[in-house]
Amino acid sequence: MAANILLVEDEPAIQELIAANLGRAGHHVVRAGDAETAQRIVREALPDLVLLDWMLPGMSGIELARRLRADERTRTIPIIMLTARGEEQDKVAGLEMGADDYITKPFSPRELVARIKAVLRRRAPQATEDPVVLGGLSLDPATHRVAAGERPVTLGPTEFRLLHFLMTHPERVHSRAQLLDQVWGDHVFVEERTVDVHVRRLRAALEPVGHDGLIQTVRGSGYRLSAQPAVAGV
Amino acid sequence: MAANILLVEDEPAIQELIAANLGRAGHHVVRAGDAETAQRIVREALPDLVLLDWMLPGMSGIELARRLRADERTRTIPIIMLTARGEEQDKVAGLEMGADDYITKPFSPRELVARIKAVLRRRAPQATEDPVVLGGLSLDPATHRVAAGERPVTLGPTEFRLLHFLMTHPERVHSRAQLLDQVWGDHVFVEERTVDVHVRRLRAALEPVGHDGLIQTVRGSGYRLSAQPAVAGV
DNA sequence: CAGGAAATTGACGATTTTGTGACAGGTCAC
DNA sequence: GTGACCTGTCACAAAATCGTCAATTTCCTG
Repeated sequence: MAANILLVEDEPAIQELIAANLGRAGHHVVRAGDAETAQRIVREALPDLVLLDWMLPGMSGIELARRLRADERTRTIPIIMLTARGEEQDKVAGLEMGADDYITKPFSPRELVARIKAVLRRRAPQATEDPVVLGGLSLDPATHRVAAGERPVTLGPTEFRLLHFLMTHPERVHSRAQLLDQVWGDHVFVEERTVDVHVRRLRAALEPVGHDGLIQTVRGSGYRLSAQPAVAGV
Repeated sequence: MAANILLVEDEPAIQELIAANLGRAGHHVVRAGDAETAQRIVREALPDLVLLDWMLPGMSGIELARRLRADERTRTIPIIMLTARGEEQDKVAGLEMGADDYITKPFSPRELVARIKAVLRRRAPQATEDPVVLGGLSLDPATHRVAAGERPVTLGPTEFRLLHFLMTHPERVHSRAQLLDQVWGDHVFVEERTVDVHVRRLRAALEPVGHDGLIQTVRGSGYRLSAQPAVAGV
C-alpha cells in the first residue's frame, strides 16, 4: 500500500502539490528537479515507482526512461509519466519506452493516486497463499480462515498475520524486534511490548480450542510456536 | 492458457497470418472482418479477449471499443488494439477508451502471443455462461436471473456481476482492489469504498430471501462469499 | 529466600475500518 | 422530454481493532 515514490518534476509548485497529495495518501516521496539527479537517486534508493514529468530541463524524461529500462537493476521499476494535454506523440513514445501508464495534466489528485495504486498492484508479487497446517491447527490465507480441527477461530488482522508468520516459521525463537519487522513491517514505530499483548490475544483465542502451549515464551529472547510441548527439563 | 480470442481485422492476409499464429499458440480464434460483425459475435460468444484492428471499414475500432465498454456484459473483456506505425493519436485515444494494451504493426508473432498472455494473466478466467448454484441461491448468466429457491431476486447490473464473480469464486477473500479489477475492470478508476456500497446493496437484496450471512466481511482484507457461517456460535 | 528483571494481564482511549443513508448525475426506454 | 433506474461519492454513525500503560505475576540469580 504505502510505497517509496520518486517524483521527477522541475516545476516547484507542481512538485509541491503532487508531493503533498502523495504524502497524504501514505506514500513516501523523494523529489528530483532534473533527470540527472533522478537517475542518481533511482540508482541509490531503488524506489518502488517513478513519477516522471516528460518536460524536463537538460535530459528529457524520455531519455531517463530509456536509461532506466536499459539498466538491469532499474528495469522493473514502474514508471508513470506526467504529460501536458496535447503532447500525444510523447505519450506514445513513452509507452513504447516502457512507461507503465501516463496521466495528463491537469489531473485530479485522486486519479493520480488511483493510477499509482493500480500500477503497483500489477507489480506486486502474489503473497504466499498456501494453507498452513500444523499440529491440528490450520490457517488458510486465501479464505482467511483459521480452524482448530473443526472449530473455527476468530482473529483480528494483526493476530492473523502474527499467527501466519509463526506457523510458517515454527520451532524457532523470534525476538520481539523480528516479529515487529515481519508482522508489522519494518517501518512501523510501535513499542516492543505490543508484541506481548498480541501474543496474549492470540493465546486467548487459541486456548478455548485446546491449543494451549502452542506459543511458548522464551524468557529473554522472544516467542516460539511449536507443536512440541514446552519441556521443563530433559 | 488457451483462450477464446476474437480477431477483428479487415485485411484477409493479415487476418490469416495472425489467426495461424494464435492457433499455433493454442488459442481458439474467431474472426470478424468489420466492427458490426465483431459486435454481434462478442455479444454471442463472449470471448476472453478481443484483438482489434483500429482501421476498419464502417464503424471504427475506437467506436467498437467504446460500445464494448459501455455494455455491462462485455465491459470487462480485455481489448488489445492493433495499430499501424504512425497512428499515434489513435493509440492514445484507444488507451483512453479502455483498451488494455496496444501493439504496433508490424509485430512478431512471439510478441503478440506474449502480450496476450500478459493481459490474460491480469485477469481471472472469464466467468462462464453456466448457471451457478450455491447454497440455495442460483444465478444464471444466460437469462440474467437470480433466484433464492423459488423467489426471484432483483439486482442491478453491477450487483449482478459482483454476485456472479463472488459465486464463481466462493470461500476466497477478495480485496476491494481485486473486486474492482475483476468486476469493474482494471481500467476503471473508482473509489475502493464503492465496493462497500455495492456489497451493501447486494446484501440488502439478498436478505429478504433469507441469505443473510452469505457475504461476509473480513476486516482489513475484503469480502468473502461463503455458504459456511463466518463464526460458529457457541 | 529476596531482589529485580521479564512477562502477563486487564483496562482504556485513540485510531482505523466498515455500515448506512442521502444525493447529484447519467442512461435508457417510453 | 421525462420518469424510472443505476452509479459513484460523500459524510456520518457504528464497530472493531490497536497500541499503551500500570498493576501483577512469574521466573531467574545470587
